This record gives sequence, structure tokens and C-alpha cells, in this order.
Amino acid sequence: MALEGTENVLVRRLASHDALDEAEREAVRQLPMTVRQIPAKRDVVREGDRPSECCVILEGFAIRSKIVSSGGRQILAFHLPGDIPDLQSLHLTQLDHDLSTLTAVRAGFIRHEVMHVLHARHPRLAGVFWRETLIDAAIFREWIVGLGARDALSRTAHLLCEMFVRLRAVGLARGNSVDLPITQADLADALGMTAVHTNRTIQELRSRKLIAIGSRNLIVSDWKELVALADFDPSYLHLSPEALEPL
Amino acid sequence: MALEGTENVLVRRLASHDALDEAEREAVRQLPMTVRQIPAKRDVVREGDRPSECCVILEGFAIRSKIVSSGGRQILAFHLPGDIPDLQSLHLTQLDHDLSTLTAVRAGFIRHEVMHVLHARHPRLAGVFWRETLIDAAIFREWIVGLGARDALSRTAHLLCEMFVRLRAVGLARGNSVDLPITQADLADALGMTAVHTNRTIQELRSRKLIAIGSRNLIVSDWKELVALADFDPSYLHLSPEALEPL
DNA sequence: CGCCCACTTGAACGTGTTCAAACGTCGTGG
DNA sequence: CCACGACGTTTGAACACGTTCAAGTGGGCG
Repeated sequence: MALEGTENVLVRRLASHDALDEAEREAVRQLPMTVRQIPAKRDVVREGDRPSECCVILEGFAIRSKIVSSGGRQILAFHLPGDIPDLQSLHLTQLDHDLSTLTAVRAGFIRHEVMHVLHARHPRLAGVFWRETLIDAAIFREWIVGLGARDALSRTAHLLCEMFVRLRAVGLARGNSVDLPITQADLADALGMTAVHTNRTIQELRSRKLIAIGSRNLIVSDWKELVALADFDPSYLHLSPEALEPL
Repeated sequence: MALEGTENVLVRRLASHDALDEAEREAVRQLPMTVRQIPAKRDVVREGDRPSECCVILEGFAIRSKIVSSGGRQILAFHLPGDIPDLQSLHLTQLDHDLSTLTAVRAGFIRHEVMHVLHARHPRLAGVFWRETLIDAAIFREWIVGLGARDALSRTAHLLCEMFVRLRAVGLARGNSVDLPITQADLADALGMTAVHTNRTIQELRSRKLIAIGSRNLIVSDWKELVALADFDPSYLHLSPEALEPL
């Protein structure tokens, strides 16, 4: 049945770093979770909200973003199945950014109290969830490096490398191809550049035969060269050795 | 004696958000901590290290940074007294960036095992430390916004606002003046721009009579205007209402 | 006194922006 | 079945923000 699959997304994610014992796995499986289907391009929670639950993405893509006074939008993170985009709300009452869907999303919502009880009962699980938010922060740091110290071409290549590795790590790659339903305008808002220049940068990556990319999927034609151009080192993703192995 | 003061830095910081009960405060005060004095411009831990302790800054300024292949350095965070810059190493074994001192720093080192025991014994304290890393991440997010969506002037103003508020929150401001021993070259590496342009941007802020700034201190002459220019909203710092009050 | 480091200045240059228009594709309704 | 509109992508040309390189100033410390 559906629920089994959905909960396993969470167990698999949490167990991918530290091994969990059976009691811990079972406790996660037993987490009461409300599964909701959310259409594409909808806000899930907004800046200023004080959420009382947090959500696991089960299917689809979501983003976190922030609007600046000049009207611009900065995308802070792309989230894919297995991610818990607002886990921080567990200890930071007020949300300081928006969470919205890119595609249609199926997400599981877990109430904060339930999480707190889980953490009190299974302190090691608290550490595992904590770790998830730390990986989140590690990705933010790498984005800071990209925005501050890399030019448009290597910054774009770097983001594509990251998305590819993360999707592959959760089993969403088929060979060197992944679904990537992110428009160039969205990429632009993440990369801190205009859609026009994002388009030209992508064309450059294409003409160098590093990638083939459409509006819904990405094929990495030359992983080695793409990584070299991007100066991409996946250690910041803190994935298990297996998830990185046969790249 | 010195040790009392140093430990109180930590208690005060942790208690500034959620109230701690006496047992919890005492547990933090009893944390065995090795205080070390580190000269200016020294690495504390480096990318790739697997630290077995984490440190609280007691005095002085530190930075986290990352080197890119092209030779550039991106500063990811400025840390001041009360901060725990490598708290993440508690659950992320391998460090993905460097931590180094800007000025001479007095820091207290706490072994990971000790922290783990503390968290197991006082689950609520675990949440409080977790929260510290979440605020860290919130600051990263705001830097992403700055680097991606703000121009040089407002980005620089924003960073100065942030530093001023954070220093004030830990009692390091005297009126509208704070010690800020950050060179323009360091600012440049944080802001993702050249030292030359950082210099010109600062001159612009000076000539607009918003700030007076030397190489060791910052005076905010016109807070309201500076905030407006920076589009600065301190909520992302998740400070207590008292720390923000009479701005 | 002299050196080093941080800051400052000038001028040419380039990466990425801005504005504006056109193209292709997909889904919808006539 | 074709017309239409919406959306994402592509293209061109002028422009600007920030870079680059190079030289010079000023203050603090040995």
C-alpha cells in the first residue's frame, strides 16, 4: 500500500548515514504522517508563518525562496523526494522564507509535538534529524561559494552537478539522465543571474558537449569535464560512500 | 576568576532564546572546557579534518571560509564571542570548510563525547544547541540572498547591519559604535567582490553619512537609512525580542 | 627610520544586465 | 482539426556594474 512506500522514503533517508537499529526504524515507520497532494507552483508555508508541523517530500520538487524589496526572488534551495525542507521549524518558531512547490508534490506532514516526543524517546534519532539540517546548511555554504566566487559558467555547472548527484543518491537517475523539471527562469533565480544569461550559459554547456538539457530532464554527457569545469567536490553533500561510488 | 566569565558566555547565549532551568544551566556551567588562546590569522581546523571537539569563541573574531580552485577565497561566516562555529562537527564528521581566526581569539574547546553525554542527559539542551546551528543556517540563507539578489551597495550595508546587531546582542556595542576588526579585503571575500570595489562601496556609504568606519571599528550614524538601503530585516537572526528592542 | 599592511585612486576593460522581440511547443476551446 | 493563448526558450544590441591592473598614500610597529 501507498503508506508503506512513503514512510520508507524517510527511513531510507535517515538510515543512509548512520545505521539505525530496528526499534528506531520502527519508531520512524510509526510516525503519524498526513499525506497531502499539492499542485505545482503553490506556497506550502510562507515567511512569517509559525508552522506546527514539518513535511517530508515524497514525490515532486519544491523550493525555498525569499523575496527582496527590489522585487527580485532568490531561490535558496531545491528540494526533492526524501528531503525535509522545513525541519528547522521544529526549533525556529518563525519561518524566515517561503516554501513552495515547483511541480505537483506529494508530501507527508508530521506534527511538531510528535517529533519532539520521538526525539525525547530516541535521542539518537534526534541526532539523525539534526544531521539532516546540518547537511542543508552545508549546501547553503556551497551555494554561497558559488554565488560569491564562481563565474556564471562554473556556477551553473556546479548546480547541475549537485542536482544530478542528489537525485542519483535517492535513486532518481537512470544512467546519466535525470528528470529535472526546473525552468531556466527558476535556475536563474537560484544562480543569482538573469534568465537571459542563464540561457546563454546553458547553451555554452551544451555546445561544449557536457550536457544535454531540456525543460524536464538533464543528461550528463561528460561527467568528468562537467565536474572539472564546476570545480565540484561532492563531500559537502555528506552522502554515504555508496551513494557516490560508481560516478 | 576567568573561567566563570568564559562559561557564562555560553550559558548566556543558550539561555537567550529558551529559558533554561537551573539544572540545565548548571550542566552547561560544568562542561569541561579547555580554554586556548589562538593568535590572529591562524587556522583552527581545516577542510577535511575530523575534529573531536568543538569550540566556543570567548573573545575575538573568527571566520569560516572555503578556497575555490581558481584561487579565490569565499568567507562563509563571521564569528564573534558566544558563537560555536564548528558545532556542526558533532554530527558531520568531516569538515567541509576552514575555520580560522581574524584577530587573536580566546576559545573554549569541548570534546564531542562530553557534548553527546550532555545531550543524552538533557534532551532539551540538545534542542537548544540544535537551534544554534539552525540560526547559523538562517544566516547562510540571508547571505545567499545578498550575494544573489542585492547589488554591492545594499549587500555591503546589509552585512554591516548584521554585524552591528549581532555584536549588540552579545553586549559588544557601546551606543552606535562597535569594534569591527575586519579588513576591507576580508569584507570583499565575504561579499563576493573585489577589495577595490568594496573600498568604493564603503566610501559611498560614508559619503551618504550612514556610517563612519575605520579598520577597527564601525559607527552607525544613521541606522534607519542604513537599514532601508540594506533592506535589512533582523528576523532571520532569530534573536530574542530584548536583543532587538531599542534599535 | 624603514618596512609592511591596509586603504585609496585612476582608467580601461569585460562579464553579465537590460530591454525588446520572436520562436516553438503544449494544452485548451471553438 | 485548427486557432489561440500561455509559457518557456532563444536571439540581438546597447549598456552598466563591478573587475582588473597598476600605482600611490598613510599609519602602525619593529
